Amino acid sequence: MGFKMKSKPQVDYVSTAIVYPNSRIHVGWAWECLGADWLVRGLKGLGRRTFFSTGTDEHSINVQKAAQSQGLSPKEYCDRMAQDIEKVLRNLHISYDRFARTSDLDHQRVVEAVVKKAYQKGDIYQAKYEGLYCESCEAYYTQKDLKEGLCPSHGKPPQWISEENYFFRLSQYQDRLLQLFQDHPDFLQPEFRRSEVINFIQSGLKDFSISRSTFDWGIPLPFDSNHVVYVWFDALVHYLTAAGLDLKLNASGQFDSQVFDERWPPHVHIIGKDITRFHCIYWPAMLMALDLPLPHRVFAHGYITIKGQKLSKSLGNGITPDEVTAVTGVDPFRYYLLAENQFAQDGNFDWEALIFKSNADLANDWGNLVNRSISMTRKYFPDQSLSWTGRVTHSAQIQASFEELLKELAHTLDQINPSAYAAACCARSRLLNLYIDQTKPWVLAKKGTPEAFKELQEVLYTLLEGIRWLAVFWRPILPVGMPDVFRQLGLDCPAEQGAFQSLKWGEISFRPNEPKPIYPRLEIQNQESEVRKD
RNA sequence: CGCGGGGUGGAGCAGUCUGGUAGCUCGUUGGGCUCAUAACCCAAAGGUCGUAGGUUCAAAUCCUGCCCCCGCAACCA
Repeated sequence: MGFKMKSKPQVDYVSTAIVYPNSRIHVGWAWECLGADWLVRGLKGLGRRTFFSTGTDEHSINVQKAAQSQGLSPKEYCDRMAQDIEKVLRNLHISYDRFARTSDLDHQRVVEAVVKKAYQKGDIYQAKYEGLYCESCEAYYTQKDLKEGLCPSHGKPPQWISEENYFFRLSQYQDRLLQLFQDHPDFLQPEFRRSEVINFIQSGLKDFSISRSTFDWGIPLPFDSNHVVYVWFDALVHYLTAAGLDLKLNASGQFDSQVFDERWPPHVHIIGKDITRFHCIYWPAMLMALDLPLPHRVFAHGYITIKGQKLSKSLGNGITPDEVTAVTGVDPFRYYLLAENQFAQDGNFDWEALIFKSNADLANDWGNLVNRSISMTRKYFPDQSLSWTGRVTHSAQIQASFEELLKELAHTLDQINPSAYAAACCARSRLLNLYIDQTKPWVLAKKGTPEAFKELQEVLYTLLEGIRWLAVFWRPILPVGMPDVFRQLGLDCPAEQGAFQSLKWGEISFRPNEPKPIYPRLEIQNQESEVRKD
């Protein structure tokens, strides 16, 4: 015994990390949210019920300071920031179900309950914490961290201070954590990060501090109101809140206590690689302490860099998603980040690459395919709707390729590999373009014989049916443009739930509407390549 | 000896775990087509897979040394 790994719950819970609301959100966090959004929409397509949470981590000293500097209370300040962040997410069509804020009331109740439980169990204890502290960094250093006795980032002498803190007995969980990684090798993905974490565990785990008494913007400890809960038992615990643990705790009959059980444990936590340690060591240990099942997976994605440099406030290259989508539109931005970059590794943001990629794959291959196919259908079949009439050409290969595509996509969703997903779809755009060239519908139309007419009908039907399937598959990445494709095809946009699996080749007739380019070609403008300075 | 990632035709990447003719997209050059968003299709040029050695019938792939770039180093995706 030691920890629980429950089998799949009924709902696939996917989370992003929650973000500090003390600055505008940048492309890197948008990437994480887009990855999660793609995954959730894809799982829905496969017929899975899903739950998707994101949110803000508000109880930080930096947030308190930022609020002060604007003459606002922390809560007021966070309300404003959270609103802005949600606006950005909505603009990107991130389909989250819960925007969890650590200042939410249900979260406060969950944190109190959880901390109390760990305390009663003896996993939380009080101790004096002493060490060399740099006030500028707000961080403790050990002797070997220091450069010639000075703080490595500020060059100031640190002070020896001691404070009373509450600690979580992480050290007690060392063996069980090692066991976890041994028994469940896919707990952490990508695989290459695993050894990093295992090494760290083996090097010896220290108990960590879970409270602060030096500031008061936070959730008070239920057994010592002089302290507020600090970072981990606040931020990480929000996953429990988002999943609905509060409803379960309040199981007075009025609440649906099933909600939490349906969602927990999570299908996957999607995080940035920098917080791998906390999600793979602290968090499982905390859940073990709370006797709760562990998440099935943690997926640590890479960083987005600009020209090879890390995004950061100090470098002033924290370009925001809104600045990009205002120029390119939402789908090209989503497509570029998800398709051009490897989610598991560091990625790049580059205006020119975005424009090239969007033009090549969305405007030329895919958008133009839709346009030319619909246009031909309207031209050659102006007065009747187009139905499936059987085979003359090699359309069976096309159909087979699309049926194969569904399997490929399911695999990429399982692997959390959005770029492979996009590549598989792209390959089918090209396949259909090639099919047009090989069958030459315009030649068939000129012949005017009954045989040619039948062949033409088959070719065009195959094209529109392929486009319909692709529009369904593209939607997790391109949620803005695909409903428009359905409109142009003369169809209602289907619900996302179960959409992949309910596709049947040849089941419908088409009467397409006037075609209009979905993704116009983007032009490069000089100023855009300049990175905006904050 | 802190930990990890990366180094593959002009650019961006896949392939490395499970050795066996070096692949994709973009770009370049030439050709084809006319339904289409000057879009689409075909062909060609272009790489001694960072480097030195080792294992093997055979190495981008396994082993060893070295060089270069980039992150992280216990609260900034």
